[in-house]
Amino acid sequence: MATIKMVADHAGVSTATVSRVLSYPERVQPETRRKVRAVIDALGYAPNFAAKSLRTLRTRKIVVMVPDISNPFYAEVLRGAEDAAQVAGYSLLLGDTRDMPEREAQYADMLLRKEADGLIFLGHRLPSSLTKLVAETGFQSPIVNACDFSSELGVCSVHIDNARAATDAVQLLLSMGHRRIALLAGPETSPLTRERLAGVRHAALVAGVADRLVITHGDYTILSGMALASGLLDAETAPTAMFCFSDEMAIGALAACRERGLVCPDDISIVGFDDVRYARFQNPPLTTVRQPMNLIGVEAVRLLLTLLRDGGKPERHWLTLPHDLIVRGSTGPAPRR
Amino acid sequence: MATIKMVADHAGVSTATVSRVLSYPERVQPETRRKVRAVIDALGYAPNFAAKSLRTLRTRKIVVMVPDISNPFYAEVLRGAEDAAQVAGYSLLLGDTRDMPEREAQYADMLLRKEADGLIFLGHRLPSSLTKLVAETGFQSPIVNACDFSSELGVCSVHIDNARAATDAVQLLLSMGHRRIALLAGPETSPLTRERLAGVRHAALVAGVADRLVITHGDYTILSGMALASGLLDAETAPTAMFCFSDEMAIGALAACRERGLVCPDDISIVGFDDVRYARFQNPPLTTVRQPMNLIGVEAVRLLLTLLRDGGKPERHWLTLPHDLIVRGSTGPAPRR
DNA sequence: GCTTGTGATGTAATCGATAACATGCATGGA
DNA sequence: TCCATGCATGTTATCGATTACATCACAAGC
Repeated sequence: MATIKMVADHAGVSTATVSRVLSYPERVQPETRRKVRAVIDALGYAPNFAAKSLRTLRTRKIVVMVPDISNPFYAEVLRGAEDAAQVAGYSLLLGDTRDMPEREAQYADMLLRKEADGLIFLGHRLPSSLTKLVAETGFQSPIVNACDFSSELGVCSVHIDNARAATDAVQLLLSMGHRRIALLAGPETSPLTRERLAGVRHAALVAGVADRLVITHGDYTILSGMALASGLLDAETAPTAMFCFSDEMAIGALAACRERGLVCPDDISIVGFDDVRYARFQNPPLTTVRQPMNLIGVEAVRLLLTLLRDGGKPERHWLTLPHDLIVRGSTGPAPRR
Repeated sequence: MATIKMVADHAGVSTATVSRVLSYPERVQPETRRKVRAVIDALGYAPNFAAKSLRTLRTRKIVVMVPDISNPFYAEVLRGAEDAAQVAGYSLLLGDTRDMPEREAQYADMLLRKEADGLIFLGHRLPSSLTKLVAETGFQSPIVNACDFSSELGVCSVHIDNARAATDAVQLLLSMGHRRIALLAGPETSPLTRERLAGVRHAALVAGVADRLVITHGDYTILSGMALASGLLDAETAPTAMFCFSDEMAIGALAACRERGLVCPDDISIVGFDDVRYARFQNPPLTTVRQPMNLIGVEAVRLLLTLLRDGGKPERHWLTLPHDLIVRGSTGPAPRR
């Protein structure tokens, strides 16, 4: 494989000149430039990344930690992030953590090894190996949380107003006459879940039905949605509406209803969360709270890049993006009993 | 940030000893080892990746190029790849190409810059910057194709028997009495599409209905499935069955049918391809050809790792994995006309 | 007592680029 | 004519690890 020295020798110049041709072409005589370029092409030379990175102390890489890349919500966020990174000359290191702390730690270490310049994480756990770094540099740390934010983390973050979004969804159900509403929420430990539950309770309190809420916790997957919905439907007093904290869980809930011969939305209304692209292709099409998934990824990268531009202090430590309640066919008036 | 020199100084040893403590602990006196480890912990030292990589000429990174990460088929393959890579101590660089040649070229260049040790690509174009490399090293090149294989590429590959899989699907439809079968195929230029079409034609020829096949080409997305299906359904003689080359297109086709008040499978049968996790949660559940998505990713990484172990010649240049026809509710007997 | 072998550790070259600083040459103004 | 200036290019230290080789101490064998 060609090195800068080989190029320099063949072109009869010094390595510095070759380096300049690539980084600051205007500082090199056109004649020399042409000659060097010709050699570069002939040898198929490409600057060694490790050497460059060692010298400049920058990698132009970003680790993105997601709990599960096969979940289209995360995949969409990732896609937005990839777009924004690509434009800025950065590339992404994929960290599919499967929600396992040891994997999270492993990917977080890439920051310490200077294997990447920054880290974006979707999820609520900040690996402990980074707490030292965060303690020292605070909001200046090259770390951005997306979606599942809690102020205790002490890092920048990009998310929607989860409380408000949940309130919106519950208000829709209330306006349709539903009083017995079940929640298929996320993991109890997640700040995001807590935020949404607060929003739900707020709406329910105002309507005076807070004591009739039934709260269950799942892990956002289709299967957990099916299981939770099955439990709820088989209980003595089944809910007339289910608000699921992910579209995947809503898809599982729909399946559970179908299994029992229940017709959605006549017998039961279902609301999802995220608006992944399969939501509107469910039968009936799923009512859901849309999150701007691509934008979340794009803005997370933008925020991180601001932090990376040395001394770059962002205007704000967090960014709240707009959500949108999309009403489709899976919600309807509460059935009379 | 701590360097190996700082650790060495604090521990009162040489840098070589520190390096040995990390790489070959058994070659260091237990006493010294303990002392060095203590300093490492105290300083939070982690070996600089660029320096290590420059010295060893290995990065333990693999670029994975996919046309669209938000497509769950690719996401699942990626997940399998991530798993296998992680176990072997490798990490993945995400290359979402959006099917754009210039992006493919950009990610392929990472190989030349030694930014990654190997490349896995899903798609059928091998970027031209790599043709030189492939010409020189042939099947030894650290490059593996997944899914969309053509022998002209001259690189290793992992895929299912696409011709056979397509034959299986068409035979199912034929056995149910369908004679007017439409195809929602992939891009014409893709070898994978050609393979599957060959399989389709084979089955149709045997049954004597080859001349009644209607072939359309899409890009695997839901929207293109909808558009193609709409065109077919609005034609004078609509098909009684549609075989889609991706589940996404099948989901779009289902939506197009619903729009027109057609009941699947009574009025029309639909077969997908891939068996992404949304397939069985369609209404009706989708009959489809299952590809072992995770396994494809796992085996692609395994094959690549074999190539990377220097001089490692794999037993075979390609690996054919099993597919499976999953019959669900979206297929039924052909309607009498 | 001397040689040889072995194990623990140190010294220093090396990987391949970048960039600060040095050099040398041409130009222009006094 | 001389010197200051600026431009093109070269020289070399540096980034932070790994590792071949050198060194040293000590034990075993003759």
